[in-house]
Amino acid sequence: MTAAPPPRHPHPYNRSMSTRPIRTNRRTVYDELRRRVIGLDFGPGAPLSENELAAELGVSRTPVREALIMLAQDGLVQVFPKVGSFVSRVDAQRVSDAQFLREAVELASLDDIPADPDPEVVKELRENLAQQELAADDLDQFFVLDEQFHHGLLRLAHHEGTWQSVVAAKAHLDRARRLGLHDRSLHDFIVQHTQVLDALLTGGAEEARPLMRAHLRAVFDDIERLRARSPELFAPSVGQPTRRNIAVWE
Amino acid sequence: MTAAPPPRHPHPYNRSMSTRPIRTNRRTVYDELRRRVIGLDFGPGAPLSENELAAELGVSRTPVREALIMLAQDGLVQVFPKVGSFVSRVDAQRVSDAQFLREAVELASLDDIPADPDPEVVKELRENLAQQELAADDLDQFFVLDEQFHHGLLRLAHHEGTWQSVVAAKAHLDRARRLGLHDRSLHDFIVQHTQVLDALLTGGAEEARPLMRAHLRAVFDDIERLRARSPELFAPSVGQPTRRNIAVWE
DNA sequence: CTCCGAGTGCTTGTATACAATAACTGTCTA
DNA sequence: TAGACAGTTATTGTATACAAGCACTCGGAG
Repeated sequence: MTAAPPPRHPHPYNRSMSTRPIRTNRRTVYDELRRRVIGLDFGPGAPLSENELAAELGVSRTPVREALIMLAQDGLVQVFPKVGSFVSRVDAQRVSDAQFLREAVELASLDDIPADPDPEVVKELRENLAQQELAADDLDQFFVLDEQFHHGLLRLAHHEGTWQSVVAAKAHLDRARRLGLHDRSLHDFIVQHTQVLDALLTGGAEEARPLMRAHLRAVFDDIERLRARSPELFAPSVGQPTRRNIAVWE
Repeated sequence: MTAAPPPRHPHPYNRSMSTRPIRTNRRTVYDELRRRVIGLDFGPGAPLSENELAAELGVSRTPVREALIMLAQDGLVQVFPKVGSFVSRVDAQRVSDAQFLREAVELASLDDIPADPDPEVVKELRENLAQQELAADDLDQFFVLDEQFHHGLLRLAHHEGTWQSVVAAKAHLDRARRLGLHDRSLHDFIVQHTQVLDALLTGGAEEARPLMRAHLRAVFDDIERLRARSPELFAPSVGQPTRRNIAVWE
């Protein structure tokens, strides 16, 4: 085996307490593209040209390219070398796996929520639910509040670090949901959220777990129903890509 | 709300069945750097210079830089704009979260393993365990086999898609383990692996779950014991970085 | 009509030049 | 001595030029 030397480096992190949340163009482009992919502004399978995006966003290829690499790691974009980049298909297996991971993590986290949860976070969750009622017609805003709600539950369990994985999985679920959620009422989901929180605060994890499971399953069932109705939206992402047609108009 | 148009793109993916697993320099550099970070060739907090790495690996800054961006998304590297890139600290909270996610996913997956599991995968798992016995002294090889083993269990549950998240979490756990595993015997872990598989095949998920939980907890306990003994290795990654010293010799 | 092959224009991959900035070093000033 | 301040240098961020490769187009051979 390699010696695996235990190196020690003096002080890579230390003084200068000021937080500097520098916003690079790469980050801005990443956030924007991610929003468009999840919001279906860029549909599954849509071709993404680094040059076009760079021109549209007013930057060079470099930050666009780097943002695409990050999105590819999220599984939201597929890059085919020397061929092209495409928005990932909504793959049924991937959606199923995302659901599985989310369910496993969120249900397990309920067990780690202390009996005396952080009142500050609880207050935020209550306010969040109130806002959900007000935003029951706005799909975009609902998804924002939905993320904050589930994120808050993980914070209660002191497992905020897993949120990154959960939100990555949730991205695939949300994209699938949007494919068929145009006219559906969000009221049921909001009621489920309220039930979960109430059960958690009064009866603890034991009471909340079945309700949370039912809620997550309801989301998944929605997707499964859509898949049964419109299977073409869930085309498997097996095949190889082809370049987009070169032919121009004139 | 935005119209959220459901765009349809003709055929971004279709013909040409030949699989082309093109290996780019970016991918090669990513794999190599990831190996070095997890293998502690690059210790926690070590500075990573894009120029130095490019020179050493014989490529330009571009693939190195893109590989660092990918590693940053994995949480193994932290990039401070205009300051420098550093190997992430082994943060106790992050290790704990990784353990939590891994445990939640792997335990939940046991429930989804069919009573009649894929004999091909089972055969691979058996052979894997035999190899583990032979490699009980080679830490590097053990980690490879360990990954294959846990990956195989997820494949049995038909949740291979979650492996990416699990292996990302496992990376942080393994890095912490290596900090204090130099002389420890791996035999216990191999025995636990065998017990889990045997229990799964004879008694199903019910029998396997407590053994799997005990195994994962044993890994985590190892890390916690190390943290109690050498807390300086787990310095929190709060603070800001400083540039590495410019001073040259002459 | 069919097939084949060169040409062409797009794509991403890589290399490189330059810009912006952070932090250290030394000097100057009080 | 202490502190301010400008200079220096290394760092990453960004832009751009070029390389490599794929897929379509189109013309010609049979």
